[in-house]
Amino acid sequence: MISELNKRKRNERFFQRPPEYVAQNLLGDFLVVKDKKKILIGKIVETESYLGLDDDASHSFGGKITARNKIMYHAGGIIYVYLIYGKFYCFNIVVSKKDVPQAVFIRALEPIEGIDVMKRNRGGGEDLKKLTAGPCRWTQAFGINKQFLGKSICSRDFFVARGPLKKFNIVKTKRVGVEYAAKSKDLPLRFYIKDSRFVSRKYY
DNA sequence: CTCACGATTAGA
DNA sequence: CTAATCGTGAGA
Repeated sequence: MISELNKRKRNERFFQRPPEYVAQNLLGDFLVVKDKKKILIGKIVETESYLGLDDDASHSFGGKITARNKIMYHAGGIIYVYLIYGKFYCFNIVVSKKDVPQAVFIRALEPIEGIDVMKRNRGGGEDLKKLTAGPCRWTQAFGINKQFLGKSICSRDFFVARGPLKKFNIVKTKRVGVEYAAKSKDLPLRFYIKDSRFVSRKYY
């Protein structure tokens, strides 16, 4: 299983493309996180793209640079995580070239391997959907925290593998939770696998 | 230094 | 529908 995934590993070049391209092509891919002896695998079923300078829903809107978001100005292929509501971690992959502060937000996964660990990380519960369907649910299940800030997602124990079967339709909708963005809130920058039951919410 | 609030979630 | 919960960002 893991050697097969290694052959399909996404490289930096893939993540240095535009956010709309990366966000859509990540659907159906596998996120792989290995720690000591455990391996966690999830299929990416829902993403959003954040366009940076001209996108008033983006943390880097207008070229803003803060202690929190400065990582977005790096070249694509590393992780931007931030704490929200004092208790959850939001996980983004920085994309595009250096100094172009764009990102892809991973909103939901389908649990594939390491489900026992995911359940433990989330503190029990048998409902698989509640395990990883939601941007801060799956990060909790996978143990994502500040340690992942700036980490390369093209490494030995932390990477994305291209999905072998991509026979699905992609739904495009507006992004979730960005009503504050007067200008960009309704842009179709959210993508999900149409028939996946692990999408955080079907309509919005 | 102060203070309002969030790319959400769980629970009533 | 609302409370939770604290690091972050903007402003004094």
